Amino acid sequence: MAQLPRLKRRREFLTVAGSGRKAVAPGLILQATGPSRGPAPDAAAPGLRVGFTASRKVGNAVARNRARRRLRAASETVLRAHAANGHDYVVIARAGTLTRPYAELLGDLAGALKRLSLYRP
RNA sequence: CCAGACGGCCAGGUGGCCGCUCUUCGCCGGUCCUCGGACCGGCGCGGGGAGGAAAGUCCGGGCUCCAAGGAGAUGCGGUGCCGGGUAACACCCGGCGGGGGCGACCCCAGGGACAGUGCCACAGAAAGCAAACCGCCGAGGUCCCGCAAGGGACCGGCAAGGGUGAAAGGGUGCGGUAAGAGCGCACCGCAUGGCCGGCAACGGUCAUGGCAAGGCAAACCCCACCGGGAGCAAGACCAUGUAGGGGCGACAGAUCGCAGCGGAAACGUUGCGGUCGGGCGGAUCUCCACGCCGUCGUCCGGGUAGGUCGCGCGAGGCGUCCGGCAACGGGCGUCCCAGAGGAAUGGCCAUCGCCGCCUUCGGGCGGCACAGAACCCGGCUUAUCGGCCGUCUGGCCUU
Repeated sequence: MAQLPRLKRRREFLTVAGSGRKAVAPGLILQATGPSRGPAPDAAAPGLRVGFTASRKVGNAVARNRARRRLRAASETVLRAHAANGHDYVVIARAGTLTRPYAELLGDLAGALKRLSLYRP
């Protein structure tokens, strides 16, 4: 099974951030596009897409890379299984992303989905 | 054994589950097709996949474009003991000189101050030409006192001692002197000349001089040598889109030939062609060579950042032999060893190792540096837990 499709353009990240749906957890921040966003831009592939952000607040380049990799690994398991289709997601790293135990990081992501009412059991 | 100096190396190990990226080969599907294949996508087996600094972007190159090549001058920037290494360097190696350490060793922006200009703050009497604040002297001259010995004042002599300073016109010692002074002498330093050693920087030695010549060139400067600019968002191709622009201003010369027209002719005018010019093009100028052509200046308008290549066989790694004190060079053998593009090189678990804390001595908890390739090499600089190996120095103990 191929990797989840990724957001790649700065414009796409800004669209997700501008839709205003956000959930904060100790290990991460989750943003998602709204449900009433009209028809999907690519109707042939209406699945979910995901992007990752690690700002300089997380640390130097090594720390940012490691945070992004942990979030990517967590998203592959949680979002693939439980995230609602037809939305774009952006996962933002925080200072706690590096020190949070991995099991709790998975829980943070699942809890954030539930709070945005995008959890798919 | 302790303390230390120098050089080299490693950068936590192993196993399991799940992934990413590039790729040899095989299979499947699609497109093109000169039916041999090429390209695209998917799957499978196998292989590769961050660093010693990948960092800072401080030097030196390769490569690419700028049409861009030569000579000279000017300007700007850089380098600066000598010899060697190298593609090259501001790097490296070996020397020299100076300084530090008992020593192994370490450090040094190390050309020129009689080519010129300039500066030397504060303090101090005086800062580059000599000068005399506190002082020292009373030999010489004049005067005074005294019978005399002698004493005193002034003219004056001195720069040893004190004091200021980063620096005060060699240092130490002896002689000398009224006190002093290279005034004389010895040693050291310095300068000049000769000889010897060395490729050289430089060193040694002898003679002479008798101290004059201060420092700053990371002040301008002088001398020698080196250097065109911009950078992989370089640049090339494909696709798509837009445009092969528009406005305003200035200038479009001279001469010759031919032809047409006007003219009696001189000549005027139009066209074509030639020559000389003109303008633009490197940091500037001159000359040569070359390219472009209505030129120059200014303002306005419009569009794009998708894909492929560049993009890794290289001043390459490892081993070995030879030359060299060494940096390094040469021969032979062997290996192919990251190539992303919101950006792969990982996520999680277990266990071992090391460190710290706690402990009921079973163990438990936490941590494991600095740090992430982006066109590629050679250096420099900076950051860095811990450990290993080798050579050497100074001590202590034992024999």
